[in-house]
Amino acid sequence: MYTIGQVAEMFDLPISTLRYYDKQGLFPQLIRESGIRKFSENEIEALRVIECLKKSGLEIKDIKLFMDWCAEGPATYSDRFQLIRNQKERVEAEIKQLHKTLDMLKFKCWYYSKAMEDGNEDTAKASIPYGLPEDIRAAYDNSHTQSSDK
Amino acid sequence: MYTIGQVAEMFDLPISTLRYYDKQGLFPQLIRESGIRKFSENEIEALRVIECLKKSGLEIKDIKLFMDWCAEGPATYSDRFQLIRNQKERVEAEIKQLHKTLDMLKFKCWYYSKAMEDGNEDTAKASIPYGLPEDIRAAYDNSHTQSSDK
DNA sequence: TATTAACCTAAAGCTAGGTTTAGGGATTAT
DNA sequence: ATAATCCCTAAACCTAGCTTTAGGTTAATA
Repeated sequence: MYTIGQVAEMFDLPISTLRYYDKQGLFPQLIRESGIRKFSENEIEALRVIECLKKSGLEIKDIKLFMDWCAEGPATYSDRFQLIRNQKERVEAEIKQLHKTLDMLKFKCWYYSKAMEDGNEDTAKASIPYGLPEDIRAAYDNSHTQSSDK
Repeated sequence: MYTIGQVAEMFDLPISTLRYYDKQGLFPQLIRESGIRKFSENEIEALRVIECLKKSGLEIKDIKLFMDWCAEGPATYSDRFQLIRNQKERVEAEIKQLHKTLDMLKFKCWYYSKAMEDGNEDTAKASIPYGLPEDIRAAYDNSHTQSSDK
């Protein structure tokens, strides 16, 4: 059993955040002794799940839903499964999106180092396709090559 | 040259958002004709950059900084380069983080399909290491195996 | 005995990133 | 000429996710 202060330290979270989570219903099984919160292994695991679901982009009110399901027992396994699977897919999509963002940033990185080298953006501007995936390149192709190409 | 409505449609953004961006100073080169905004190729490219930097986690006020640098010419190439490189690193770190989140979700996915199969979490709870990376597993190891192991 | 530390609550406050509202002007279609 | 459709502004409003404030209880220490 841990006090709120101990848990705050374990997870490197402000105490106020833990109280806020509790108020939002994220610890439906939390027990109090004369008003004071007692965090058991159950809440510690809950917090790990909370952090994971938060990173996956789930809102607090939906995390509460999940935690309520956890408190309800085996009848909710399939709800919990589906929620987790949805978040899994969401994260997979997010990773794909971030890879595109990364490609763009890599291109701009190259672009500005070229511009620094040259003292201007002329050559850089002319060399769009460097390492960019098709769909991003497509946007560039028709914005920068109005003269030669069509 | 495009009107705000055309740009909104091109980028699938509400007009109000474009006006908000303008108000925050994200289009320092934007020209108006008798009060009406005229978006040129320059602003279109700016918007592509804005969307990219937003996805990379940059705040509006820092995006404004970048756009101001763009309007200032070659003297700011190295500032721009450094900002982009920082965001690139940030996105790389974010992708790594999301992979960890994904591993956790995959584990929970497996966990709940096992629980559904069994009608309880007993076997699932006992089989922690399934596909989890070391650092996440470590947290589980000492929370679930107090009895057997130490 | 007094003070320090760690807990508690309710409620107000804050930030980012928009969105909505209320009111107005200019151009085009009927 | 009148009605619809764009455009404009300023300012109020909204949401999520906390954080801060103000005031109070309990328990161990000096």
